[in-house]
Amino acid sequence: MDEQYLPEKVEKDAQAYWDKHQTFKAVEDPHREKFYCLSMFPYPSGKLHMGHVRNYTIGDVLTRFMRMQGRNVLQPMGWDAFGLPAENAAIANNVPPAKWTYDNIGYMKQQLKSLGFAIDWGRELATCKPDYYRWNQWLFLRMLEKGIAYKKTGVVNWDPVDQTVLANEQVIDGRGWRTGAVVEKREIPMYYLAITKYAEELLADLDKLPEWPERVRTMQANWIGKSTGVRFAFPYKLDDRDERLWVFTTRADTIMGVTFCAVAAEHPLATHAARNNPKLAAFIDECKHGTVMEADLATMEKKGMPTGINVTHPLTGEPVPVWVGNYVLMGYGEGAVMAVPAHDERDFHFAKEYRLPIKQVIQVSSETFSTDAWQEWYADKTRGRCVNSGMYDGLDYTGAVDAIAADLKAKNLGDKQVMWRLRDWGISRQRYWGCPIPIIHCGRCGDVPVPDKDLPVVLPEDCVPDGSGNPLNKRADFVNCACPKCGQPARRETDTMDTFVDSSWYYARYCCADNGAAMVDARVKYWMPVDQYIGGIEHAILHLLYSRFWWKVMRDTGLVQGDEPFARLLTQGMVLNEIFFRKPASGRVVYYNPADVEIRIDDKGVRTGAVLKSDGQPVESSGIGTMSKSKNNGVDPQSLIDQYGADTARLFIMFAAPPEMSLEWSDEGVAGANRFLRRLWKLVAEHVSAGLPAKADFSNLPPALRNLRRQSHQTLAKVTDDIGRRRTFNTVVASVMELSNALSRHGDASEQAKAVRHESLEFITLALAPIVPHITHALWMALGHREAVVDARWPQADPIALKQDSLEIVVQVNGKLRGRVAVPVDAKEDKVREIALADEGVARHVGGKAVKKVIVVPGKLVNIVVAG
RNA sequence: GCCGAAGUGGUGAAAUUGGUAUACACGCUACCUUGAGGUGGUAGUGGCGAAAGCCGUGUGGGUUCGAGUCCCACCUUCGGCACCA
Repeated sequence: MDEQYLPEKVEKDAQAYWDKHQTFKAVEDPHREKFYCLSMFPYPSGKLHMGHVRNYTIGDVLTRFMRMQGRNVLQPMGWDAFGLPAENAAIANNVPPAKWTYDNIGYMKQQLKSLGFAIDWGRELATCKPDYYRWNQWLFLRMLEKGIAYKKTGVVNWDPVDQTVLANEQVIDGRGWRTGAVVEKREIPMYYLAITKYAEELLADLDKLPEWPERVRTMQANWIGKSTGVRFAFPYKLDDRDERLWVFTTRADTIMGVTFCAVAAEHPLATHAARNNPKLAAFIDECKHGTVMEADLATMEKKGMPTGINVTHPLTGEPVPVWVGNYVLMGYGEGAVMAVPAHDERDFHFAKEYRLPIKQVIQVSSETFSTDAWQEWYADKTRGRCVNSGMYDGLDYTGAVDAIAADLKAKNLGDKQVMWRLRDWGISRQRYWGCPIPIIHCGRCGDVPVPDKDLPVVLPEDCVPDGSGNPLNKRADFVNCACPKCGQPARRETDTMDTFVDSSWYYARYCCADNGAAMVDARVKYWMPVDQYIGGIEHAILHLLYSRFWWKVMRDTGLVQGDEPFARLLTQGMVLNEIFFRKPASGRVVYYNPADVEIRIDDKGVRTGAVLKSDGQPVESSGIGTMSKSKNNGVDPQSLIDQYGADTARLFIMFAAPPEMSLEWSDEGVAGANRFLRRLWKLVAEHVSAGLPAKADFSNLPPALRNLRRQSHQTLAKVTDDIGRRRTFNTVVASVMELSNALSRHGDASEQAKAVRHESLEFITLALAPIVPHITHALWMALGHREAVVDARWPQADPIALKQDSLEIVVQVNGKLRGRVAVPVDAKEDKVREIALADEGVARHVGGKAVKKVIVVPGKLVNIVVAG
């Protein structure tokens, strides 16, 4: 064994061993319990970032741990390879997205290998390859047959200068990122997937996911947003025709307080009213400015304009004016709302702004209503009763909703209805670098699905986008085709699919990535569901919801079994770093990488300032943020691996924070992690050089060695629980460090001590094996083993070693810590109380006062409550 | 705006079921060691106080023998909001 820890050599050796023995090749074996550990696959953006390293290290630790527990593990890897950044790179560098993507994959794959992840590379896939995305197309066609996929218009961001559709990300402060033109909303035809047909099941099945974080289930439930309300109509006449303005409300109890209605700018009623009203037409036009982003719509100034059209209140028969409101969404509900200013905060402010009447119809006793200012209770449906509502006066929320719904139903003007916040999934993208939608447009036959035998519709890989629309439109060889039905010349659809489609089923494809004849096969039944899925919290809603939906569609198509694809979910936190900048008197803010900044501290270690290393002048800090190019605060994992090795990188990331929390970067922390590995190496090297112990006999240990051995086994028990159940890897590292510190302090050179130390070092090596697999590979061999640590079994703590004779109990007086006493492990409550009260320090604090109560918590503490 | 989290020493954090607040690590201080280049080691390190002791987990209330943990209100920061992935 080398005296010094040489990470480069150690890591090369271990990786060569795994390669040679094909250690991570996963083979289906019905006789063994499987463990499918999946990390979210990376987008091949160029090089790995720290978030990737964190994600895949967490997955790797669990994979290796489960492997040592005897499970048949699968940890695959692939590439989420379609997407916008490839097109941006194409525009910037004039390279085809395909070449850029494949180059990045090559580089990042080599980086992943250098980190020593236990990946079965035989199952690698890339979503931009036809053998993958043909099955997107194939299942899309099945969805068309089932009526789950359908076509309708949708609203997109439109750049009027580039004449192109913009992603939300490409809109900056309401303007196109390249042209600076004010973005407009535009309606275009698109394909949708009817995820709302699965809304009920997607909501209910959250209960089948007890191993998902509570917050993710809550967010999904709120996103799906089931609400029961009343859908009803305001009748009106239009050119002597009888029409109805339909609305939906969850507050039908306030229907008698309706003083106006508001419709979206795109609503047919608005369009009709604008025909002879230039001012209204101009307003509707103005509403088209801006983006389709929900956050923008929710925070913008609420504006409106009357249409001049009145509708009739369905219960009172009174005329109700209709307004156009820029805050009403055409895509949600009916594109029209009833407005009750007295009991809806947004309506209240709108009515004040435009001097519309406010009519109170709910009263909470003991409160006073005033139109001067909004008060919380106006919208409180739990405490209010109806007033000024005729026959509904005195009813509470449910009573009023029931009565009003019944009356509307009797008039054939409405009824109760379940409403979802969830909207159908628009998958059409007017972009090149994605999976082609398999449709052919024929002048005679309309939209014709591409027959299965013609799949895949292959995307040409040599296009170079220039930012002005989809280059596929200019590719005659792609666009021009024959109609599959009538054989006449036709046009191929050039829209591609949302990349969320690609990532909605890749987990299933890993099970059978080599199958060229079918989307999935029997191997999926063995591996699925994923036992542990790991990825960023930012995917808590969209990706996970789409995947759950897609899986259910596959199930209903007879392709797979089971209701949910991911049994257990771990959402990792973000990786953060400090942000340094200078703001010159004129010009733009300049950001400096933390590696180029020196922190100044005083002699207590408290920070006094920061200067740039190159010029010694101060820089400002704007706190901590996620690592990003724009803030120039990224740390390149490669430099870390080059400097310290993969194990140090892995150890620091696992140690710095629990996986679900955000992780703050620290160069000193990395150095500390490396220091620990060097100390551990030295500890083992010294132990080994003294000669390995003979067969261990632990039956007659002196107390000091018994205590040390107990600590070893306690550590093992804790570490097993921390990885296996709690998934808190930071505390795993901490307790192993504690044990290693205890070993260093023990100078005993006896044969017995050697044996205890040997056992402890084996535990430490095994416990760390999932986290730092390379160094432990070397240490395990040095400790005298023939088999590799990766194939070793996870040990079990020995109950005899764990046994203790006495316990330390904390004694409190009035809740304050006043003493510690030792009690026998089997002492009864009375005995514990007696020992506690007899303690000298405790007696001093009781000070002869009357003892009112004594609380004994077995094995923990005694609290003596005294008077005064 | 809406939905979901987080906030504990100088710093990252620990405290698992309401029961010893600050484990482990970083930083800092002192001393020792080594011929300076990611040295190694020993001791100390929440605040105030001479001490006894008191105070202390974002802020303000509350429940409890006992609250970092539970309840109410608020502040700040972060994630998501349907075309970034």
